[in-house]
Amino acid sequence: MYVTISHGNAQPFAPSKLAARKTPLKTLKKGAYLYFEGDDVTHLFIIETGVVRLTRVLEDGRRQVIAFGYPGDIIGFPAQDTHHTDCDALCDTKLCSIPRKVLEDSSADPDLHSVLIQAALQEISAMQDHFMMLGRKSAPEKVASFLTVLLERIGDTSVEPQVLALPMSRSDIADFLGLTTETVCRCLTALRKAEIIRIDGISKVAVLDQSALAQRADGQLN
Amino acid sequence: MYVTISHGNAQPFAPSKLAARKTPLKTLKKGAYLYFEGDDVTHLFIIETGVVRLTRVLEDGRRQVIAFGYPGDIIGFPAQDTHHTDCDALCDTKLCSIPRKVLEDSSADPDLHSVLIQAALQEISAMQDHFMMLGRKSAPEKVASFLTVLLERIGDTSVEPQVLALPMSRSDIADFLGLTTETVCRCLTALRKAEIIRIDGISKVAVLDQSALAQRADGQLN
DNA sequence: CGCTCTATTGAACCGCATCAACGAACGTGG
DNA sequence: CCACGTTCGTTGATGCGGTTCAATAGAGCG
Repeated sequence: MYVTISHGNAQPFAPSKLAARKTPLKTLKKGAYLYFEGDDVTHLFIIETGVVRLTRVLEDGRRQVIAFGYPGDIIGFPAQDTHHTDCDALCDTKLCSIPRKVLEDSSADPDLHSVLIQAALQEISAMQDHFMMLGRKSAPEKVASFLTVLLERIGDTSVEPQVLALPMSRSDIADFLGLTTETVCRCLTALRKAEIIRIDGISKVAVLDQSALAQRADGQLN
Repeated sequence: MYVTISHGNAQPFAPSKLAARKTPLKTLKKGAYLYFEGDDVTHLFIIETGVVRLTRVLEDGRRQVIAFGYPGDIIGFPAQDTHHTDCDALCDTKLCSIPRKVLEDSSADPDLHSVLIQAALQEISAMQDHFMMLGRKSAPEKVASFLTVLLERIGDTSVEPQVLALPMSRSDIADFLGLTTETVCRCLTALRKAEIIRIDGISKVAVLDQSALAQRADGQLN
């Protein structure tokens, strides 16, 4: 599942199930591209480790980050045979590649086919949540939502306070939320000053008060 | 395909193919609901005639129109067994219902199964386009984009100028684009004053200059 | 015909973008 | 290893686009 403002009861797809099939494992260095907008879709990919970024740009340079892909996420669903986003790695990343025909021809590998369909449906649902965030939430709500979703998705519940790694830059977050880097910074600073988060260097955030964060994500205060 | 800012080479799915199967035809009066958020998903639906509206609301009443469904569109894709939007009819509407299991069990009806998967993939692609619009376009660009997409989707190319029916209210358009009704009005008025459109009553717009409209949709001039 | 709801237009405000300056982190070459 | 340059992050000041509030006009319906 992609990083969006979903309500959390989704599970990543067991990598083991795929590892057992010995699907080819692909490695992507930080900054390397997996595909570009317009490329033919030959494979789908399941992320094993690392984080990727899916982006789309307008001619005038405006950019939208469509999604961040985390381990367990399936990326590269085709429409009309070509990729409609660019995809690159935010850190070193390993992926399993799955021939596209598995998605479209259920007889090739019925179990995997069914997993892919479930992933696509999850994706639609998650994107619907993201619409609400992009269209109807304020900047502070967006940033709080982003951290909340990330926490649900990759938070480590065994430690307190929970620490989030942010492999993406501030401008990636901004382009994901429809904001500017300055606004993202200011919203993070506000959360820090309210002692809801602690900022441990550029790419690490500790969540000190998860329920306060969740409240701000839904606009229940400020 | 849903009404989003896609780049137009998608085709609706031939209703004939389904009519031939004599799938049950359901009728929905204007204003009637097809399902609510939280309902169990038992069927998917293909729209034969009419227009439906998919919406989601926050507790505080903020609303996002996720999509408008036009003839040929397939709606009701499940994630985790329940609907995540409300769906109601903007005018009298007829739909074919398809048992959900056709989507998930390819053996029941392989051809239809494959049609549904293609529809879901289209949907993902169209939603990605919509992200760019919600996150990165100005109000005038959003309104121009909306009209442009509607024109590609349902425009009647046999008449000149092309006339668009708008069965949805201004606030539906606003909630689809992440704006207010006032802003939608002002943007429409601006297009009218620029003689790009003509407003023929509340629910009809004639597009006088399609290329000027397309340019504004991409921000190439005011 | 009158009531209600939606659309339109105007005026004022505000949230976020923009512009600008500074600081921190990082990589490179000496 | 340090000096330097470059990129990224943070903070402040200002402006503007779109919201909010308010009033009027128009459409739909009993």
